[in-house]
Amino acid sequence: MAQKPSIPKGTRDFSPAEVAKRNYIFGKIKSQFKNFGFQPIETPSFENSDTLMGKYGEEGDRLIFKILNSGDFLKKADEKLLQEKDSLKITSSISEKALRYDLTVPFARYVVQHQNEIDFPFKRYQIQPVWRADRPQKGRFREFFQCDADVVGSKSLWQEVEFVQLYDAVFDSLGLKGVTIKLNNRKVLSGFAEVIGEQDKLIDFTVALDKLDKIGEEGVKKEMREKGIAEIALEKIQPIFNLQGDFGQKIQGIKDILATSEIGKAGIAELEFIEKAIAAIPLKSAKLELDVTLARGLNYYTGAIFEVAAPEGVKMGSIGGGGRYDDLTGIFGLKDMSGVGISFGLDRIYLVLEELGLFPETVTENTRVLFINFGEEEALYALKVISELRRNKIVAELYPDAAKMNKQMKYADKREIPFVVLAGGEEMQQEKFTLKNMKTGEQYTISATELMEKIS
RNA sequence: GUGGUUGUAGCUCAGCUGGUUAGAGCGCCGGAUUGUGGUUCCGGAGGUCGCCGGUUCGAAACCGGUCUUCCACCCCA
Repeated sequence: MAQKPSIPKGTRDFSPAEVAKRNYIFGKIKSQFKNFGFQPIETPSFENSDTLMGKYGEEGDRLIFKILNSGDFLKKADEKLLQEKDSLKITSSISEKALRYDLTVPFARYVVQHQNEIDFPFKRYQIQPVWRADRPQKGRFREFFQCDADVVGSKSLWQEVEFVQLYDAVFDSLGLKGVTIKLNNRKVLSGFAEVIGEQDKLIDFTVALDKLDKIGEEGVKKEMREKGIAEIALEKIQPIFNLQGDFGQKIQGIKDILATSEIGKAGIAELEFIEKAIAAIPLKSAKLELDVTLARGLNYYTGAIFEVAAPEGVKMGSIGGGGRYDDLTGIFGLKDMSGVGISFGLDRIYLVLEELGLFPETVTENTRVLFINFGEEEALYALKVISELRRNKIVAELYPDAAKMNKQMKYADKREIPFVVLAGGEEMQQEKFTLKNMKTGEQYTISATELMEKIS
């Protein structure tokens, strides 16, 4: 056998069954997006490098796939950097395009570029693949789909409320009950940093805090100390390690800590607004939870931060995330354009639905009826009815070769086609068809009209 | 990017401290059954053991490199 071909690390092929299941999820998400009034846009797979570089932090730049310039790219490369073999610096002189890393930054670019054609507030959704040069793990790929819904041009907190409802609506329609929508607010995190006098270490502080559920209280404190956060500061924020109870009780717990912080109090007010609205219009099956350790997400979040966790017992990273960013388009020169949005991780949702057996059986059903091929005349006889069936939206097909019956039947069985029609010389004379139900084994010889009724 | 792990038939895997022609189950193909699949029985095909190099009289096994898989870190959907 020749050397088997392969695909790059972290990419996947999808079989017909997998595509059917993925389309099922896409369909549910898309239909809720539309239901909430979002409109679709699409952007190119690759952008100019300077649109993407520097927008995701140092770590992000490393994970962006760069596209080599076409032609003799070494000729135009910086001679000195080439000599020095400085990969980091040479990149910009041999690559000026890169694959998109997420959908949010390209969206910001889109908004700025088309600002005069857009009616604000602009609600858009976008379902496209993104690429990251990450090391693959379970539920982590180098090519994967994001399903984003964002609103730009409104600071209203009702948007946040709607996004919580949107998450709930999507997961409910997928039959995925018991997901937890975790909510936090950047202003609360800033408040913590302010109260302990470590504003300049906000990022280090939040990154460490975010790991609470993973490395525990002591682990977090250890990391904070390593980052130079004072012992007395740790004492001050001690209560956030002991928060318990429901949303309201947790809010009470942080109110005391943030009493002296204006920004912290603003954050609390936002959280309370959202909670109150959701309490008034209950969610169908998701839980809304305050999680002050939630700091995930990109540096540009300024208000609400969302993350969705799979139901308890399912080992999977977050299946969605999002937040408010007051100045995303600022980096492209458009000021005062607040945005808020959420993202669904299609590939991870797929894995969760698969694990819990939540895909409806009908998702993968393809052909409804297969006609056995007995020869030229019989095939023509069959094809006439097949055309009629297709006009009635019944998926029907003829086995292409007059192969042995055994082979044709096996084929139908393997593909789990529920009905088979046998029409040979005898049936042709009577202008009838023998219909076999593959599940029960029953079969009848009936007319074309009856056939249509039986299998529709 | 750092550390670890995995790779043997189409699939899931066995293969002892290195020892002749590398096995199983499932699947595939053919037959029993030329108008009846899913069960059964009989027969058959299919592998330069991920790839490259090294050690050895001898390598699927040991060593190095590389690619791939999964895991932890980093980060994240």
